[in-house]
Amino acid sequence: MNRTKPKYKQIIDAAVIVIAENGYHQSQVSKIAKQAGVADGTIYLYFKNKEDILVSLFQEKLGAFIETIQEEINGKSFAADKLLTLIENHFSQLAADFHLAVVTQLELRQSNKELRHRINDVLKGYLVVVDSIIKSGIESGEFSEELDVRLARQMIFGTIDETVTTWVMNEQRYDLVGLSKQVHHLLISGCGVAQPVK
Amino acid sequence: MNRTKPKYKQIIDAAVIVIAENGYHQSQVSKIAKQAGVADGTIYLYFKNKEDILVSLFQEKLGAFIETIQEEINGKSFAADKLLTLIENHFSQLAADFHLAVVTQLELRQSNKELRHRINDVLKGYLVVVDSIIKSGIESGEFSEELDVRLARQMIFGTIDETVTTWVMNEQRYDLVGLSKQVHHLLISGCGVAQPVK
Amino acid sequence: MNRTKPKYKQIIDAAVIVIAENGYHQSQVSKIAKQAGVADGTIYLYFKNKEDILVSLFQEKLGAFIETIQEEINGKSFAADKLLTLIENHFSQLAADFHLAVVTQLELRQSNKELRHRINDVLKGYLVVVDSIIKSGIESGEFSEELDVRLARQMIFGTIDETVTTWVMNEQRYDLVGLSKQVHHLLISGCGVAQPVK
Amino acid sequence: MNRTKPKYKQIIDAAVIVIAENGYHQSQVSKIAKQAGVADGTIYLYFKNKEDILVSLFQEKLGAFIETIQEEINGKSFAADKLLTLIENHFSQLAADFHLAVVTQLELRQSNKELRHRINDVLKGYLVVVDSIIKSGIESGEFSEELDVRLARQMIFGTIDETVTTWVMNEQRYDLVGLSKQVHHLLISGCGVAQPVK
DNA sequence: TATGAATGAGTATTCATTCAT
DNA sequence: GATGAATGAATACTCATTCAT
Repeated sequence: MNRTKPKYKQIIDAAVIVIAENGYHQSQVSKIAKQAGVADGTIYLYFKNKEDILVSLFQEKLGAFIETIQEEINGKSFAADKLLTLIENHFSQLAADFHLAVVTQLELRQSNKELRHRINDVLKGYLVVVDSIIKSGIESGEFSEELDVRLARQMIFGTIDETVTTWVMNEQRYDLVGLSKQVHHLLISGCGVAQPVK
Repeated sequence: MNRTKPKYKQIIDAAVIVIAENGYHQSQVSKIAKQAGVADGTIYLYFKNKEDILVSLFQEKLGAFIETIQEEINGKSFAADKLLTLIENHFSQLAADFHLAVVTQLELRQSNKELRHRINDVLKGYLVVVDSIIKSGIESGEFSEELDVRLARQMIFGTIDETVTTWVMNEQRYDLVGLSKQVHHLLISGCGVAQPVK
Repeated sequence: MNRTKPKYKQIIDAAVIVIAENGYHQSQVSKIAKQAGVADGTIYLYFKNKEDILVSLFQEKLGAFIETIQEEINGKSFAADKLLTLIENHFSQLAADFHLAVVTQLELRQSNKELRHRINDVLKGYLVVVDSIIKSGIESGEFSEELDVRLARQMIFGTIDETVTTWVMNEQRYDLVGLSKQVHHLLISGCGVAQPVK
Repeated sequence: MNRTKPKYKQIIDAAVIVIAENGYHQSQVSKIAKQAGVADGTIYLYFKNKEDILVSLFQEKLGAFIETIQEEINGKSFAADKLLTLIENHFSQLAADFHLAVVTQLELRQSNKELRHRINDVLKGYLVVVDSIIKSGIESGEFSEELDVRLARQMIFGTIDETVTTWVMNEQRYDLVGLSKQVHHLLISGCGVAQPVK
């Protein structure tokens, strides 16, 4: 299958670099091909069209991303620990590959509605992990039993995503991973001062 | 000044409709001009270029948006009330103008990096309001004194924004405004079960 | 309407020259635009696409072609005279515009099936004229009353067309118009030696 | 020599099918190779390039075509009989292989000027047969001694060719072979009513 | 002010052909 | 001989912007 051949990954990695450095709209197929060290036409032996490079890129990268997170999470018993692991991993993986961070936080969102929906489908794999953490927290009694899973997921993902995007737009002028514990505490306890259990 | 003339607003309103209905990439200047009932060239008497329409659109709409919110907030004493007011207003204003919601949550984000930075600058006006709520909460003792304002702002904005985007992508199949209280509670108390004050 | 504007004819005339000199497949839109003295984009203000240039070209030219022939024919009483007039006019009009002859006999036929059908529809206007001559000949008793109109039309058009094509492929090395009388005689009397009426 | 090896004919037959079914411009080398059951590169062991497939195809098919006709003609004494034999054979051979008819009447003509000249050279073998019939008719006194051989040939070939093309474009909705006698009569006697020999 | 005809830069994709195996 | 992965040249069309009226 094409997806296992070396040139497939070679082109995807080239795309990440080219898009991060030039922006989505200035990333011509010929530029990606040149960076990958292949001919323009070769791209089309591995991808249906230019859009397909983007969706595949996101699939590949997010797949590895989720796998790494899932493995780490599996070792944790408490939902709170799982959440911290998720945040730390999310932050550290993107901090370790700034090109990828730029692509996922800024460039990939410039796609049209149809492509956006395809990307959203891929993203669902990540949201499933978030949901499973929330549910395990509710079951174990760590999280409020009145929690709406969808809303909680939106808070967790929205907060993490916004934090990374701000960091990227500020050109990584501060330590992202170092924010993990604080973000984790915010998500668990919110802004308010803790109230006594009635 | 141009910004007060009727055609200025006429073109901006036309742009909102055209972009919401056709998507960002299918919203040619000529289409916006037609919708506004002016000639293509007339656009350029009021806007420097196409990008300028978008930034101006966001400025105009967000300006009114913030103004409305600010007025409501001024009547509240508690930070928690202010935050609930912010959320309710944010949700209700976008729920009342779905065209605008589509444009701000989906279409405007398809812009390139440079335009994104200009739009972010405009957005700062909104974030200032969020910051002031957080600070007032910390001062009044309602919010934790250890709160990092930037992170708290990212959680609040990230959560609200993600909630609206999800609602838009689900084609408004549920009541957005009705989620306000739950979202508010999440932001104040987080996912965790409240702990007794030591 | 666009078809009456000067640039419409200007582009069509440019297309005839460019296609005759470079061949259909080497006649890029940019080349036609340059020859017409307009920008590439201007072409698309007058024609839907490249194919549309060809069909319009054929329509315009054949329209004038038929009109000229029809006028001359109207002055003739005998079908035989009408047929001679048709042949002479057909030959002389193409002999007078070799570029057009090359385009109609060679280049226009390189089109795909769909375009070919559109061109054939235009050609029907010419075949109607041929048919009317045949029918008037049958009515007047000049032509055999057993004549199958469709077959006779195919002989007349096939012979004229083949004669012109051969002349074009031989690069006009002989006088085409001078062949009119002989071709006319062939079409009227065939190859055979005239037989006495029984 | 390559031309006698089985794959040579195999590729040509594949080309006829592919071109008839997909049209000239949609008949990629890879498609022909697939139909022939060989690899793309194998095509180039038997043909210089894509054009060469077409010219060879026409040579092979026309060669057999002419041979069949010539054999039948040899048995006839009168030129008129020879002509009828030619027409009947021409029609029946193409009616028996509609794929081939589509290719020769429509698809092969979409070629560029240079290829057209090469195809015309091949066609000369057929025109030689027509010429020989005409000349024998003149010699035997069956045909007018004033006949211009080239013009007569153009009428005969033009009429036959136009008749077949019309039949193909009408998707063989009527019996082509059944037209032979009428076409033959037209070519011998023309449209006019026969005149008494003076 | 307002118009809208004209401009022309910019790019994804196909497919005949090659050549290392 | 046979393969098929890789090549890379080549081109129609769109649309933001201008400027003569």
